[in-house]
Amino acid sequence: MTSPLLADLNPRQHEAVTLPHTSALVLAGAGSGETRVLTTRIAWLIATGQASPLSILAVTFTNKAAREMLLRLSALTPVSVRGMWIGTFHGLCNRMLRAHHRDANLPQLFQIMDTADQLALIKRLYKAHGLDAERYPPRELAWFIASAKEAGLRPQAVEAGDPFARARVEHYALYEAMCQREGVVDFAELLLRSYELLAGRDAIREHYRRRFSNLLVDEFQDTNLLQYRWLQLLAGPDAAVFAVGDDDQSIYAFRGANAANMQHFERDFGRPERPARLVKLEQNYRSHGNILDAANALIRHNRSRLGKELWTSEGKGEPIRAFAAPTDLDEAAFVVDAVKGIADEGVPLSEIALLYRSNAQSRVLEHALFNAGLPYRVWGGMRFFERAEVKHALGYLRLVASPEDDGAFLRVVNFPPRGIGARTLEQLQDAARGRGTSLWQAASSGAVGGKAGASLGAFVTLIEKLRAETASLPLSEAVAQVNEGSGLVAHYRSEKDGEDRIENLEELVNAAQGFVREAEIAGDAPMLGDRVSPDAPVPDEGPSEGATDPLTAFLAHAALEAGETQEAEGRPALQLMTVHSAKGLEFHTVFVTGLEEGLFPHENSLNEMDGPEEERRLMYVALTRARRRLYLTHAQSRMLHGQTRWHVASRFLDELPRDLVAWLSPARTRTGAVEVDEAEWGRAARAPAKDADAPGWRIGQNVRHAKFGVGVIVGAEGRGSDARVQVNFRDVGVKWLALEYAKLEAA
DNA sequence: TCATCCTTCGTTTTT
DNA sequence: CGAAGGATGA
Repeated sequence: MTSPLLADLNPRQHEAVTLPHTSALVLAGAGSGETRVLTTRIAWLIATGQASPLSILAVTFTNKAAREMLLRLSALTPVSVRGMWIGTFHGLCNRMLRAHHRDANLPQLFQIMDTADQLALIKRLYKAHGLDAERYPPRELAWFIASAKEAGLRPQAVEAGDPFARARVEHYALYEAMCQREGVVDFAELLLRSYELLAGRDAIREHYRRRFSNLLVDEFQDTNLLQYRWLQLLAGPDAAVFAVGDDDQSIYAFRGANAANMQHFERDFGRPERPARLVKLEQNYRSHGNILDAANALIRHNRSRLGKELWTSEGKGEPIRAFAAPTDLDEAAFVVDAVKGIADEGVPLSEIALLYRSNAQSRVLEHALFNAGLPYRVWGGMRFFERAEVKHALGYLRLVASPEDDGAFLRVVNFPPRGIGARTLEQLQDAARGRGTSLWQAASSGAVGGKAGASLGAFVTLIEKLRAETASLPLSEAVAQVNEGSGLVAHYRSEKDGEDRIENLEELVNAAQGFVREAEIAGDAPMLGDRVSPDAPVPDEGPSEGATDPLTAFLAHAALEAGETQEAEGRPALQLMTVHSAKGLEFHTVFVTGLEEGLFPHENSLNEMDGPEEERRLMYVALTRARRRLYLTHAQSRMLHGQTRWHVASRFLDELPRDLVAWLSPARTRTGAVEVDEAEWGRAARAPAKDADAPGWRIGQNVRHAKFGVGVIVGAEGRGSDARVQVNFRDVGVKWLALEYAKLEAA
């Protein structure tokens, strides 16, 4: 049987797509068509009648990936995607919890907190209980709670030996109680609650196991322990789990991702009668040979790998270009020049990416681009649903939907200002605490008297009015009504630069409209909850399941999908982003900048478990973003935290085969240091080394030591036989050396 | 209640 | 160096 679905698949892709009903791990290299294989697998299962759309659950990490999958799938199959569960882990868990909110012990209209909401809640918690925010920074507690939840641990299960740990566990318990009282959940809670629901309710677990005989997972190397266990619970004995991932692209260990999940896949998802299969996709359709050869050579330096080698049927292409700049400013100037040249060749600016390890590095690049008049777009930063005015509008909507939500109450009770100050709120919070109620209840029952009480009463009346007015309106009109009725629009109109904010409020109305439209097209958008039937242990499944409450669904959507950082502008622009956010993207030309020891690999990672290997994977991701042309640059000195720092070239440059790399800057020594003459040394050399008057040596110079290896002189003191220099060695860090004894040589 | 000063701190980030 | 958040004063 030759289905048009399978045309153009290479043998390995074909094998993966047409595997029999058994669990399989697809080890998919960068640019090997992983998304295509995943979606084609689904389409093939349906086209051949092996699976009903209802039996499909496909899970991704980002909304973008989920949308992409949905889009491709609707192009591949005539069957409607409605009925399939396709979405992010969080989106699917949300959906499940809405359907079983009683069993999950959640209010029907529970609200989802984003990171900022969560932090605000912790701060309120600290205030309410008089906890020490100095000793237990709120951010740290948030991190602690998320880690515990990702390990599947409730407070009583967390081991706490010392008093400090015990205190944090106590705070965790208080946090939980507060969330429960207010009817809010954080991101990790969505997963943990859903996990516990499946673990604790046999009927529900069996229901979903019967239904989902085909589980498909994208970016499997990014799953954390809880997500892995969630999948295990969901996968019944007859289920086939199709997991696609690349251990070499695991770059999110710092937030709990556990690439070792790939190593356990066979053991945990294989069945005696149907052992798990392994398919490797190694043919790359993105990059030219030299780029792949470099990436392969680099990643071979990692020890813990499943093992994989990318190849292409295309030619070798151009050599990789490398450049050593004296300073970060020179590096930026070089990039600007090169970009101009590439643009002159006809490459669109939007096909050129500038990558860096940390966000702070974008500043210098932006500055140079701005001065050169080159349009650019920086990824990362403030996202749409995180903007203050949007959060305020969402706060009103949340309060309308769920009055117990103290976080929402506090956000909007005095915005726009209506004379409800800190003192009043303190009284109100005391009253609410005393009665064990929400702020909303305390306010509406007149717990605070006098003028302040009257202001609160007016606020309560306002919210009730909004609730009544919006109850029967379509979602987008309800949002518009809240924008106006809350006084937000009027407030921003009177503000000097409030136009942008009003525009964003209008954009929120559009977002609501778009959300509803999408939900209608999909028949049942992933974010819209299933019909809730509290009496039946398991709600009906099927195309008829629909949205019960568009407002709550929209609020969940706003929390789960923060939206674009910056709308793409009309004219094409250079793309600036961290290597992390470049994952999954590709460009004609890629610049990887700041390739310096301490920056990339980042100094903080060197002491971490698996840190250096994760940094190398990050570099691997960076290299494999390029289709045709790849530039690698580093600067010998760079402004960091307000002072000039000297760095040796990154070890990753040394790990690339020499014959693949063409150095555009002066000759490079075997060790990776760069020899430049005084004229080219530029700014760095002109800055006089104040106390580095030891003859023959100067700050910034590359040196080699018989035992410590290569490094850069970063400081000096004394003279004559006392002269000492401070050297930052690539491998062993900063050391002071007496020039009289140390056998230093120029490198 | 807001504005301004001052301290602190500095990887990566999606949901 | 520069952003962000807390504290302080008008």
